[in-house]
Amino acid sequence: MKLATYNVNGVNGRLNVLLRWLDEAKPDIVCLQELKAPDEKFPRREIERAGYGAIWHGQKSWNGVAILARDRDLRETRRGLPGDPDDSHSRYIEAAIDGIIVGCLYLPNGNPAPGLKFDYKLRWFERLQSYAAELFELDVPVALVGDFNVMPTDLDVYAPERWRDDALFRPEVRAAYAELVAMGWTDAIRSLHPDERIYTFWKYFRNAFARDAGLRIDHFLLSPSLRERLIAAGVDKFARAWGHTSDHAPVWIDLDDR
DNA sequence: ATGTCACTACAATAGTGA
Repeated sequence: MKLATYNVNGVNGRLNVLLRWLDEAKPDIVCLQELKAPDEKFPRREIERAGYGAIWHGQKSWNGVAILARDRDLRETRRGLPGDPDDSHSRYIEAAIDGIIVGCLYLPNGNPAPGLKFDYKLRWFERLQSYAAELFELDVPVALVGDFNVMPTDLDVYAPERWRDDALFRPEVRAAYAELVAMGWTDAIRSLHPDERIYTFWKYFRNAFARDAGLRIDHFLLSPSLRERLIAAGVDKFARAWGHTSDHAPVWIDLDDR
């Protein structure tokens, strides 16, 4: 079973890119981030025509997350991360699919740092840690998937020194990610490719993709029982090379069918 | 500091978030 994540950077503006990638990559489950569309403008018909059922949590202009599934029941188990009833951003949606809990998340960017946005990012990360601990206790297969907006280590940044003060790489944020992983989660991509430079995002600026000046910020965290089923992982860089494409590439893992 | 996108609105350019 192929589980993928894709920050589409506008689900309507990039609809052709998304549909082309679905057709070529044929993932079974997809977590989408940055829909940048309210619920009523989610392109449900086009996605259904491509063979996918979907749940989504949209918002005007910014954020927005969705989960797609092909030939599988998709039962929504949560929308919105617990811990702050005043949080109005659409950044978390979760479903039970094929006996797996899939949590699709879009962690705040947090720039500029320091500042209110960075504080919000750290608070959001704390809430994610608390909720992830709850999920972990359930002892069921769980995948926390999406755009975490954090590069875990120097190996995940083309030029670490230039990113030290950025909200995606500051020590507090890397520490929060490390604490989360240390609860017992497995960073799927890194576990299969411990020494490889793997990027999932390249800025639009300065020809970053052609120079491979990238960042690894889209991640899969697997609970212990899912980790055992992990077969392969990769980045669909070919989709980042297309015209009018997202600044992220789709990322995927292959899980043994049970 | 720069660069490039998408989306939005007291809309045909300027803001904003990334």
